[in-house]
Amino acid sequence: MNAIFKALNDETRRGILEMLRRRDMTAGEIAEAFHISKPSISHHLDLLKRADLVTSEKKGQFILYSLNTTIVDDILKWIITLKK
Amino acid sequence: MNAIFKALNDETRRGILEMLRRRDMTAGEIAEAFHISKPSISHHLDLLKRADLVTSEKKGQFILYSLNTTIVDDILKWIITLKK
DNA sequence: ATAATATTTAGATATTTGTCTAAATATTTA
DNA sequence: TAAATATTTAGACAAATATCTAAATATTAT
Repeated sequence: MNAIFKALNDETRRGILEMLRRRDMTAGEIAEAFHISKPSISHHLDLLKRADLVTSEKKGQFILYSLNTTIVDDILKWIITLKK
Repeated sequence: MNAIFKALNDETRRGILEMLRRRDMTAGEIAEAFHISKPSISHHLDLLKRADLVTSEKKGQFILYSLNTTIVDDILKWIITLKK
């Protein structure tokens, strides 16, 4: 849970998740959407991956990132416990 | 949304929310549950309050803290958009 | 009024974090 | 094989954060 909330505690990373919700994207495509250097985006993607919020798959010279909805369910579960 | 995820990005603060889910508690009672100084707990409570995740009410010389479930709903909504 | 209790505010410090540039790695194309 | 493209790794640095102790504020009890 720690890695998940750490990953969510950043506007850029939440933006990345919202984009990946629509379609899988390469690291480069994601970087273009933000006014931040590619190494910084790479770092954000690394944090999201460590939290298991995204997965990555090598496609030739590109790396395709996807949202991992399984983990999203785990967050939902935790939040819902607060309501019970 | 920023203040909310910032507030949730800490084990101690999440623990506080889980306790307040069961019953309202004074700052002192909350502090006793953690091996952290009272000023530190006070700081955590302040962050939770800024995120509107808890409310506080003065009861004599005590301050009673409560969970604000309205905001919990807002988090839920954001998480759920990731699944759509 | 004074002392005791509950909590916060102030100020300091070590750690974590987000960002950058430069360099390294991996893949594709000419 | 050499050049171009995509991405990450490494190293540096400023800003944010969690924690502490000491002091301040507010309330209750003697």
